[in-house]
Amino acid sequence: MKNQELARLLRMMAAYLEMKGIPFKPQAYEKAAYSIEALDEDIEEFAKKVGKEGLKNLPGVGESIAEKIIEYLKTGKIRELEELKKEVPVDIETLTSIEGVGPKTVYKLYKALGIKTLEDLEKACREHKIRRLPGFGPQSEEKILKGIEFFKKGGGRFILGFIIPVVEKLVDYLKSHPSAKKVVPAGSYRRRKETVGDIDILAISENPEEIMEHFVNFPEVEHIYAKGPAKTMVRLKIGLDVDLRVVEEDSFGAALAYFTGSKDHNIQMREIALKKGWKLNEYGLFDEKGKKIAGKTEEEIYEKLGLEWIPPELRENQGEIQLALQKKLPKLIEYGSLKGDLQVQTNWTDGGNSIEEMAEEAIKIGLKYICITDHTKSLAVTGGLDEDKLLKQMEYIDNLNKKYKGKIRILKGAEVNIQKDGSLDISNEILAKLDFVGAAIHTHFNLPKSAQTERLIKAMKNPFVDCIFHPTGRIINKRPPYEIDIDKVIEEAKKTNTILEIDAYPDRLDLKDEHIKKCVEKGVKLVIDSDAHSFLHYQFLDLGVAQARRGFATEKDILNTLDVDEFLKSLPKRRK
DNA sequence: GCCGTTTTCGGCCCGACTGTTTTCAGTCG
Repeated sequence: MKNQELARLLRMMAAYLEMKGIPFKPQAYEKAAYSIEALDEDIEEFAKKVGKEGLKNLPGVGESIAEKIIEYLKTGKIRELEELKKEVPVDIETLTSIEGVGPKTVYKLYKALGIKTLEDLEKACREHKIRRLPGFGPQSEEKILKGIEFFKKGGGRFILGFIIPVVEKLVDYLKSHPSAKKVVPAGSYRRRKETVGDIDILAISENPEEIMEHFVNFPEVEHIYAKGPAKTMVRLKIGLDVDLRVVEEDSFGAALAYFTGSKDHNIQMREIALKKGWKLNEYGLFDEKGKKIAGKTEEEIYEKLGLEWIPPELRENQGEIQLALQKKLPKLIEYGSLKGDLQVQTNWTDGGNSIEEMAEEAIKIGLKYICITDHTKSLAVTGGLDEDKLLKQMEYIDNLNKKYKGKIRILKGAEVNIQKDGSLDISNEILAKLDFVGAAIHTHFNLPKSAQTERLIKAMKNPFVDCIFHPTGRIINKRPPYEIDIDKVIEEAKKTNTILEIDAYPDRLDLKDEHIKKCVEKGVKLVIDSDAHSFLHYQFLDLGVAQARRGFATEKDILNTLDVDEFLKSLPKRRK
């Protein structure tokens, strides 16, 4: 699957064009990269199927980029990018992923100091060479160093949502081998952790050698670390390491449990076995005489140990074992159980698709309602809507609802900007006319903790704010959350009847699982949204469900599992 | 380079913040 790689190249194109100060084009490339990344089909097959003209239907892809896509699929390269790279041979991708470092800075540093890589950059900072350059100072140096540190900490782990397509493709590929009896990915991937370090796949096969041979011939494999009949380790082209283990059918469940982890969860499980005088390992559960009493399935192991089977998403030793012993595990929200999506951006602001396109795709995937939540005016980059435009959009949506009656309901909403002092950039009079109001922080990320917390609380106290969108503001591997007292925020959400969002976009997943758990315990209501900026992004909803499951959430905790009328009636703050 | 509830050509890319400056360039959303 070349989607990710192609998106990377297009982003590099954008960065180089930005570096040169060329206007408009960078955004165009970014947009195209965005939609290719979110495409749930292999771009290669997709291109073959629809041709160049069909490619142009992807949001952000026009004549020129369609040609470049085809060029890349044919040759593995984009000539124009190669030329740009020759001109300024820097690791633009890594360097610009440091917060505060953009293409222009990269260029300046390259010209002045010959900085090409992250190592060069770090060294130059430590040798205080950067502060001497015009336009830079001691603080910029420090900021860059901090950025590098943050980058390194997160580096090496992959964002789950972005690698799912590759892993699924690999699993399908392995399953297609005639000797494959079972193929299941384990590890943090199976637990649906927000980031994964590597992928462990378990298989049952009558012919381990053959399936291992098949595995290393997977087209995305770049390097083979080790190849044997029981365990083979490779690196994929996207940099992800994958281990495949072939295990005996009779101990598959034990191996699956063992390799799914987490480590802490496994230790607890082994202790329970130990107390009974038994032994648990990756081959099975054994009694005092060393006789195997379970191992074929996970279910029988849990059962023999006196526990309910624990869904993988919960296996973090966060209280799930005690609950399973008492047979009191919550019935987690199911995948595919969302009926609506409450954060959807459109081309009225920074989304890639029209309201109609978003609605039609939502119908296709079985959603019963979506809420249009374009940005509001103070977020100027996105062309945020002011009161007038918002009113116009409401009218427009009212008309659309006539057209789509019986198929889908489009709710009128907004992603209102919370200003520095906690006030909103849209008047209450207008907010009152919307079906659903989400408020979010997009500026002033570095207020002191108390001020930031107060700012959010003030927004929650607004009687027309139904929900706080992406409450902590983090971007995984890129930006830490802004400083807030999350416990206080959750408490205040309960007090003010404000819903908190689980933003399902892969690099947001905000709230985090641990926050969700706190909300569930306190009875704070939640919604799961895709934060779609393209109709392709609805696919991320299940990622939000996974996150909710990791937070012990049940269907009743998540309001958009309700039908639209029930949902609107249930809005905790609504005054009707 | 893309796109069309104003347009097939002319808009789009604005505003706040930061760190550096003393008027501004770069970054971010």
